[in-house]
Amino acid sequence: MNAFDVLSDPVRRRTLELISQKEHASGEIVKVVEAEFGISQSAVSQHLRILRDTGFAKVRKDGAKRCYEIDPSGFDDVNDWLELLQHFWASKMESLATEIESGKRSDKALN
Amino acid sequence: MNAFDVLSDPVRRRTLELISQKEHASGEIVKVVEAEFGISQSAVSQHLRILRDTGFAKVRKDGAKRCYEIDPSGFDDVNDWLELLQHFWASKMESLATEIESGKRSDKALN
DNA sequence: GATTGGTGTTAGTGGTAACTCATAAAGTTG
DNA sequence: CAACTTTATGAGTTACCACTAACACCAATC
Repeated sequence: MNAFDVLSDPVRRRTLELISQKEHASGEIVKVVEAEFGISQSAVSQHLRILRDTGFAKVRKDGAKRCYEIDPSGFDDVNDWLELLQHFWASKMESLATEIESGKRSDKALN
Repeated sequence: MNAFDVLSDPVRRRTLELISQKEHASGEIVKVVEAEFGISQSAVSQHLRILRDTGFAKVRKDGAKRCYEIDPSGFDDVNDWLELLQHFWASKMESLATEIESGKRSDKALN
C-alpha cells in the first residue's frame, strides 16, 4: 500500500496523531478509536498492521501488550513529493515576482 | 472529498505534478495521463473536477480550451497536519537528545 | 493447567470510488 | 450552418478496501 493511501484513512491519521505524541499500547489506541469512530478492536488491529507494514509505526513487545510508536520513515515519500511540488510552484512564484519587479522597473524607466 | 483522499490517487498526483510546473490545457493532461495510465478522457476530466472542487487546481478559459494551474490552497490542510505531527515527534526527539546529553554529563561526572 | 486478558489473523460482506460508454455543451473552422 | 474539436457530465459497472464475526495465539493470573 502506498504512503498516500495510508494517510487517506481517518482512523490511521488519528492513530498516528496518538502515537506521535508518545508510545501507546494497542489497547489504548483501540479505546480511543472505538469511542471516536465506533469500530471494533479487529478493525483497529488491521489498521495497525498497515501502519507497521508501511513504515509509519514501530512496535515494542511488553508482555502481552504491544506498544506502538511513530516511525518517521513512512513519511519520507510524502514529504519528498510535497517538497518537490512546492519547489516547482515556489519557483514559478519567484519568476512571477521577478516579472512584476521588472515590470515596476520598466514603469520607472517610462516615467 | 478530503485533501488526503485527493492525493491518494496516482492520476491526480501526476496531474498535480504537471500543472505545478506550468499551466496545461485539459487535452495536454489527458494525453500524458492516457499514455501513462491508459484511461479515458472522461476519467481524466472527472479527476480534474475533483482537483477543482477541492482547491488543488484553478482553471482559466481560453476559447474552447481549459487551462489548469496549481492552486496551493488545497495543500494547506495536508501541510498543517504533517507539520503538527512532525512537531510532536521532533519535540520527542529533543527530549530524547536532552536525556542522552544529560547521560553524557553524568558519565563525565563519574570520571 | 485452566481461565482470563490482550492482540493479531482470516474469511466473507457491503459501500464507495474510479472507470467506460454515451451524450451534451460550447467553441472553432471550412 | 455543418462538421469538427475540446471539454464536461450522467448512468451504469467493477474492483477494492474497510469493516464484522469468528477464531488463534501468547502472556498473565488464580
